[in-house]
Amino acid sequence: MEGSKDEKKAKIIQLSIETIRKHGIKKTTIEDIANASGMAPASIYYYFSNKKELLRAAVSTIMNTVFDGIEIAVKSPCSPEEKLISTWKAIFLEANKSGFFLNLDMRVRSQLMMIAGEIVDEFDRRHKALVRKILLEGKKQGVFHVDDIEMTSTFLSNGVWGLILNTVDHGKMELTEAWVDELGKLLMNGLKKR
Amino acid sequence: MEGSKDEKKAKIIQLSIETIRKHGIKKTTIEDIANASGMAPASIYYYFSNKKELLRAAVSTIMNTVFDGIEIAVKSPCSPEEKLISTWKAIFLEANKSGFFLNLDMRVRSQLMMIAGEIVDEFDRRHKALVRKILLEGKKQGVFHVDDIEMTSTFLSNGVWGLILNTVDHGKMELTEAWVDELGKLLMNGLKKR
Amino acid sequence: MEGSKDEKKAKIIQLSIETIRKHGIKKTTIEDIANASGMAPASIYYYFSNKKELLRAAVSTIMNTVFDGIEIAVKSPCSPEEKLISTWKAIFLEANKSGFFLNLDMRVRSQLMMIAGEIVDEFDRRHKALVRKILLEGKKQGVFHVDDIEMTSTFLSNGVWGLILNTVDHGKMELTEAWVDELGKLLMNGLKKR
Amino acid sequence: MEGSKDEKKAKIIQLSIETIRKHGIKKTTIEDIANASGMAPASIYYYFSNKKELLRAAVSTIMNTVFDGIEIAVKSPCSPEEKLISTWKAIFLEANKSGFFLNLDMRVRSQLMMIAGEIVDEFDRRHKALVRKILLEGKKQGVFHVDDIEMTSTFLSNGVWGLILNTVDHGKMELTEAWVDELGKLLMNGLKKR
DNA sequence: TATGAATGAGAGTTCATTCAT
DNA sequence: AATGAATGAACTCTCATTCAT
Repeated sequence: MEGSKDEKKAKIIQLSIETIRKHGIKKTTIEDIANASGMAPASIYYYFSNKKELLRAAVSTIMNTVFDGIEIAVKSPCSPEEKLISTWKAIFLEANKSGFFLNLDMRVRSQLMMIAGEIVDEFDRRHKALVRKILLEGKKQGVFHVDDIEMTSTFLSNGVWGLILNTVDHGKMELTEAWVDELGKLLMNGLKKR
Repeated sequence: MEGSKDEKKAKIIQLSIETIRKHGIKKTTIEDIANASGMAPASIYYYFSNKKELLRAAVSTIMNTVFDGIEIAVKSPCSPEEKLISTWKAIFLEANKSGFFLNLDMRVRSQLMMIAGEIVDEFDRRHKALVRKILLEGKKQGVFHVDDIEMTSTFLSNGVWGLILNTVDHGKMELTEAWVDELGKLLMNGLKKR
Repeated sequence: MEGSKDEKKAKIIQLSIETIRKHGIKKTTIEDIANASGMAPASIYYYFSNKKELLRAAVSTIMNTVFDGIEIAVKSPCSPEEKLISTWKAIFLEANKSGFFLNLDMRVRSQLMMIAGEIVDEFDRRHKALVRKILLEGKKQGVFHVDDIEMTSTFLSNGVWGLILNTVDHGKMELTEAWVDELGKLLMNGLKKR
Repeated sequence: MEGSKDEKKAKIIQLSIETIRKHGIKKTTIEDIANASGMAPASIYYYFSNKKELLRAAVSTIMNTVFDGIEIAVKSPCSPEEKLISTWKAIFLEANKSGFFLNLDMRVRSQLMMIAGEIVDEFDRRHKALVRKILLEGKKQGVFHVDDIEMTSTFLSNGVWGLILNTVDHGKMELTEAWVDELGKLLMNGLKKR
């Protein structure tokens, strides 16, 4: 009753993410997650065979949710410039919408990488591929001036990801759309032909 | 004879950093550090009163070394543009020189923040202050176009730090001066007046 | 089935006290207690969050058991003299009955005070209050000659406690009711009007 | 220079005792004692082959000092009653004079017993022998009424020792000569013929 | 004589994990 | 499907003790 096994798993994953966001991965124990789920620690093992598997599931969920948002944003019919900015906005807007990820700062992200490096890497690869596609599109249209496509797409996917998170991380700047717009302007200027 | 206590401490710090770089902070035990130092675990406590103190000393050492390099670079007589790029170069060049810090990626940096947040924050504060000064100088000279000094200096200090580390972190890009030059060009374009 | 958690806790407490009696507090390790309980050291932490808590629980148990015995003895309808002696008898008779406390000598008591001073102090305060009440009763009835109620009740509660334990402590004297009677006679003579 | 080895040993012993009085035996480390002596921990081992030997030397010193005081007091020409009270007074007066032992409460004494039980026992045996002698003297003179010499001398030596220390221990009563006089009166009454 | 430096042997504690029920 | 209870392995830290100098 009260939901299938998969639904329960999803619930545990979500609660895990919330717990991790609050206390960081290192300090999040199976007991913490169990408490949040209103279960006994041992019960978690009915759904996940060990802690690593649970955490990997959590990371995967986060990344997929975020990436879905990005893809939707990019598919809309607009200029390469707008698409690029959408990429960055989507990261946070989707995150907000899903309830995940907001405040999932550099710190947590880094910890997750140790547990689920391939998942994060896979996300980055897909993200970068999208950005590369946009850059090429902009170059073909003559709006972007790009020497080294490879390097630039790395900057604008993984790099900007780092830039945003590290800035937000320091808590000195409220995360707003306006903020992302400013960042976009700065980088767009750099990309645009003169 | 073989060196004073302080020299030994410095050696342990350096070996700690190397060990941390290899295995991450959480998995770096006093025993690991002791092994790397060719000592018994208990002996580490002769030099540092506990693990936290050792790690904080490590962070402090890293940050000071890096900042010293940055300050020297910035003091040289050159244009604001060059100074800004020097800032970023110095982070890595100095790091290389000192043997610390190369590959001290986002992952480790983030973990360290949990242990020595104030030290990292202090570093960021000083770094940002330097960048702000350079930006103002460039604005006065009419070479930079900056709307929001506060936001932009945050981008260009903490943010670029995140950008660089997160890019390097992924190990898909060799860290070279050429690389930093490219990054500089991109951002400079964004800052310059048209 | 085999008993509730609280019963198991009580069992561990009792075994701890026995272990402490044999080896002293300093030398009683969690491992010793675990061994006595037929458990792994880590399992003790399922019942008590740390060693101090376990020891405090032990002290509390001892003191409550003893005090209950004293109170019952004192409530019986008899002369102040008899009540006073009952006080001292109860300490040991109750202790014997409960299985705790026999041979819980000065040595252990003192060590416990460092860990659970307030508990022991609270016991002494209550004990002294009882004695003071008996002394006043005896004075009113004209059987006791007491100049300084405060000092005398201190002697006859905490002091006699020390006297008894320190004598027993030396192991040169078997603890018997006859022994307590003798002690009572000596002190009664001192108190009585001539 | 600056004193023979034995003088230095005596100095270390004295400083040890002071350190123990302040922090208790359990928490007094060789390092603490070394610090108090202005030496390195390793240097202590030039004078004492291990910690236990040092502590035993300390206990021995304390006990001898105290006992010397008692013997002198008892040798003075006076009544058995006065001698008995002198016994108790001497414990503290001598202790005051020597700088040792004041505040060397039940707690510390008990700890010491674990390390140097025979020394304390030897002290108690001699103390008790003295008391027994005084009791016999008083009985012969017809001033004391004693049924069981053995039991009574145990009470009045070890027991009163416990009584005094345990009362003082609680810190609720200032240790004064008047205090010891009161105690004496109470017990004397109990001993005296009616 | 004195000590800086090192260490082994343990202590308390945490936590992912197991298993009978 | 759930869990109370138990545990091994690992970790940080303490301290008496040693030894080359």
